[in-house]
Amino acid sequence: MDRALLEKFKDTLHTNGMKCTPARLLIFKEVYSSSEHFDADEIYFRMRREKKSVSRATVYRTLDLLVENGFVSKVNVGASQVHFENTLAQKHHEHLVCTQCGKIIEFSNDMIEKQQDKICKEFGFFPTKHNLIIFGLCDKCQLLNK
Amino acid sequence: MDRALLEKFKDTLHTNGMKCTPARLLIFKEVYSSSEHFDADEIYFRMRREKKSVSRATVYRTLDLLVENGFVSKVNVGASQVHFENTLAQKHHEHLVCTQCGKIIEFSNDMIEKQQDKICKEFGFFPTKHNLIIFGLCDKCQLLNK
DNA sequence: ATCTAAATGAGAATGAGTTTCAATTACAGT
DNA sequence: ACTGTAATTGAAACTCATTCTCATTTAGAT
Repeated sequence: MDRALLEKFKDTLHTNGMKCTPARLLIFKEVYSSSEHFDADEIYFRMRREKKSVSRATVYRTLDLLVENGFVSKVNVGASQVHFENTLAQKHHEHLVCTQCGKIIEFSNDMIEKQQDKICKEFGFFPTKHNLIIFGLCDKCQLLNK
Repeated sequence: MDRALLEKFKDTLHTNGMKCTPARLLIFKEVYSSSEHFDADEIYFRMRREKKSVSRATVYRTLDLLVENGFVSKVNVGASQVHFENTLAQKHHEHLVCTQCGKIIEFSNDMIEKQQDKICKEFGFFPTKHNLIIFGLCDKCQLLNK
């Protein structure tokens, strides 16, 4: 976890008149402690386990704050909870989701991106973000089903 | 609303040992009364208004039944509720969702479909369904924002 | 050190959807 | 047509993820 990044977060808090609280710093560090997807409760319970408890409400509130300021993005993987991932050096990507074992594979494809731009132009639509999920069975689960 | 389709629904009920009840027929007709997207509660309230009340539970249960049997499909448009659309003569399509006014535009694109197949092959992934949403501003909302 | 607006935690509230269960009903077999 | 019974229904309780409320605490400007 990068020192410069933490400073950038502190800056963001400061320039937006928000307080630099222990809870926020702890959540920020937790979020950047791995590059996996996570949901709010995962962060909440991980922090409890590590004796860095903050309330659920604060986890939710801070995640919103991180999303608004571009440190974290929401990822739709078809789950009932909202999933997140930190934006550290991540280039934009889409997901393959195995409906059997839950495995998530990331991919990206320029051709698809270009086609999307083309479509938006056709409809005079100004795109801000997009989301492509392909559901199915990963290699392992296909074998298991035979 | 097509007579043959209703018969097909009745057949499906029959061959699956399910009963052909008034509630199910009313919901089926309601679902096929327009080709718009809808969510469970919309159906529930529309039916109340039309004095064809069925309980919320039955609406949810019947929509599940319709999805399982291919009469209706779930559409993800980034809303907190599950959205549906009937499958009447609809070819597969994706959605542009205006985050300002909620307008939904449907599109389809073969190139994108082909690239997806290619990607799945690369990962040895067997796709069963996919979902592409592009969020942004529709033509009208872009003008309003100026 | 003081003041105050922002942030926090605990728990209540919400919204979408699901489950439970007693009462009703479709329909197969007579 | 009549019966028996398993499927279905409605009402209300419940779940789960998330948001809100509000009294208390605290960061950080002065």
